[in-house]
Amino acid sequence: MLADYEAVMKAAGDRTRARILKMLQGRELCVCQLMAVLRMSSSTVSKHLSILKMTGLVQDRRDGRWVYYSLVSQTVDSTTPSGRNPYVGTILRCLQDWLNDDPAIRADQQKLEKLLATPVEQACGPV
Amino acid sequence: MLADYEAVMKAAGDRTRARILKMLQGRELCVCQLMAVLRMSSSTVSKHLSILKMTGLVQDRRDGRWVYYSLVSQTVDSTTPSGRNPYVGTILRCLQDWLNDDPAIRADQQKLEKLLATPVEQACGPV
DNA sequence: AAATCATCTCGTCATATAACGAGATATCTA
DNA sequence: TAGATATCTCGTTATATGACGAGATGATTT
Repeated sequence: MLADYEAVMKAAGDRTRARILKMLQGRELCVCQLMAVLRMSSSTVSKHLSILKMTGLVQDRRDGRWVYYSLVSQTVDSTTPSGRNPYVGTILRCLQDWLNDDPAIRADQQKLEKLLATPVEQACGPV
Repeated sequence: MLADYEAVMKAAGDRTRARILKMLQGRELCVCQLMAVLRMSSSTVSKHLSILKMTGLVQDRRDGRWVYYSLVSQTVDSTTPSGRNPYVGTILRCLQDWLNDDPAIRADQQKLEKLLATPVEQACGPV
């Protein structure tokens, strides 16, 4: 449906959300970790994540006080939930290859690696 | 680059521009033909086309008083012009498969076929 | 050259979107 | 239970976007 298509393209087409999707490749992250790298307020990051979630690009899971976000699982047969957005899989697969040598994305990855060197309990305060 | 990515996703992610891109599959069309199917003003259609062109998704060619738009040629080696947007090809290829059974897109195709039955000289007035 | 036609550009308006802070909610810790 | 922490929701503000009409531009026809 056009509406599904539009939703995915707009959700993934925003600069900040693209950065989030790239950071989520291969790992799950909590909101505070994303905040630290993006240097944006919790409300802003939360809003972006809710858009990505509503579109079906990411999923979340609560662990104590943290909510972890991850890319939606890419099952080969698209028979996952009943009404999965049919464009999600393709776009996520594209993003795997895309933007890997973009300077901003690279910078995010670097910050992220540093951040991931320490456990969440400590990491979620300073950079 | 993130900017190129964003540009393509936003250009292709708009409902009206998606309709245009789907109509351009396999044929070139002039602005007035698109106007007739979309039922939108010339200024609106022209603006959408200029966005698609700037992004590199479509190209134009003037023939007399008509300007014909077509999807940018999908050369396999992406060595076409120097600075081609690297995301254009993939998205256009995706769109080939996507939206084919969307009701709005189908309706556009039907209107278009009727329109194409008559030459441009006549067709560009009524529906 | 004047009239006509197709398209583009510009300014305007209404709506959508992104960012934020303040406050609500949920969970853990003391 | 009280306090601290992480996240979410809501309202506000600034900017971006889509649609339009009016007028400019470029080409054809008379």
